[in-house]
Amino acid sequence: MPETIAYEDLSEKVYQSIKGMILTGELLPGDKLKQEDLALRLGVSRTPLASAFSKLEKEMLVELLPRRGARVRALSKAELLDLYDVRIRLEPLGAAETAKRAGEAALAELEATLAAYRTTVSAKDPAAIRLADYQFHLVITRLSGNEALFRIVSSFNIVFICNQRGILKPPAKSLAEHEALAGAIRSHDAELASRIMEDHLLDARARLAALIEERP
Amino acid sequence: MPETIAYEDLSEKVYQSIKGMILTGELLPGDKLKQEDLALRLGVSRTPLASAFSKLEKEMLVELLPRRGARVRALSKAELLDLYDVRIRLEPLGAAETAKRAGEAALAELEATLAAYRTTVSAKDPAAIRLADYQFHLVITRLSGNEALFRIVSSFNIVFICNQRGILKPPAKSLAEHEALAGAIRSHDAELASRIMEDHLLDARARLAALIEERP
DNA sequence: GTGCTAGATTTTGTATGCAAAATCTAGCAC
DNA sequence: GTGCTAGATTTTGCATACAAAATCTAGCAC
Repeated sequence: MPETIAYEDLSEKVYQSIKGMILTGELLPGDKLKQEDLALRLGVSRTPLASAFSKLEKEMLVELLPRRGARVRALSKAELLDLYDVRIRLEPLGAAETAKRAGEAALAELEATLAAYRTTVSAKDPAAIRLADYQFHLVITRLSGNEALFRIVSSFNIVFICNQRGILKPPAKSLAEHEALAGAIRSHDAELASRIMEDHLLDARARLAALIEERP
Repeated sequence: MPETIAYEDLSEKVYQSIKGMILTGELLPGDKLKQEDLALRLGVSRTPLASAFSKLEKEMLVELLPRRGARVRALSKAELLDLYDVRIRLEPLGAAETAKRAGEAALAELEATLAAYRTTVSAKDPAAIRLADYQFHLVITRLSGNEALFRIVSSFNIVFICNQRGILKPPAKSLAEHEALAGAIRSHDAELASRIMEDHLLDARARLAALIEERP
């Protein structure tokens, strides 16, 4: 038997690269993804790009127009709010499950992620805060042990996409909520963890809705 | 400008074909998906298969082992229950939104889908019932107007996958619940529609859990 | 200047070819 | 019989090639 080492496809690497470019803003909504250019830039042929584009399309990051090419998908305000509605349903489930089952290792990981978030907040670096927030939410979802839930939440980049349009909440408030959430998980209070997560997200959604109201 | 007609990729057709084979049971969990065989069978080359496999992997329908090929994914009992937990969170949201916004056309479509379900139940054809149930749930989710929600629910085949392991509920009971749900939507009672959907799914999940208990 | 058309250019989608990896098979030792 | 090894066979992943579609460009009419 060959090594069971996780060999990585070129299409997977390409997918990761393009995803990174979109998430960091190097590629902006509406940008055309030319196969030849990207292939050259990433040092591969056009073949693995097809699979990468398919994956990104499933994640709503890219729009595929047959025979017309691929472009970075732009999410409307309404779509962002819809994504928040989904997030509000799914992440509290993750928080509750994590609170129920988190062991020593899980709590340590949660603590480390929270500490990283604290650091970025005191450093006042918006991009870093956004990334750390993304990771905190994703860690809680992953620690739930519900693989389908984690795949959905991370695949659809729900957390990151929802945060794309600027910071919507004062970091101090967000940090306090994260601290309370981590506390609820530490004391294995699933009900409380779920409620804190829900309130945390409902508040964020309301702020986004208000923002849209004032400049639609 | 060329026609804006929705041209379909070969990779999209191939994806649909393979998905159909999996959903109908023509391809069973664990089956190896050999590129050469499938390509020959579908009358295409191996190139569009790569993209199709990537899409199916994102939907948790196939497992991709780099350099080792693709196989139809087998979902464990625990994963099925996890999927139900996700479903229980998402579909009530769809039901509530649909109840809020459904107009004449939407209600007519819902009615038609429900009528089709009624027919299959009286015909006592399990496969047809399963398909009609799948469509009823999907229609409600789609009519919510939340595209992200619909994409997630349909992409992950949540409804169909959850039903793969036999019929879990007496059709008469399920039909009664569907009727009540349609009624709540017709009277635009979002709260009631959400609750009925949740109960409907909680009951199904409990039956699945019990089934797993007795033969794990 | 605008609007249209035809040809050239670019870009995409797919089939094919090839090298590397995985799997199968046969032979041998025990 | 089992377990191991080496070579043959199959299968995968990627680059390349090519045809068809889309886009760009130049010329011309007005």
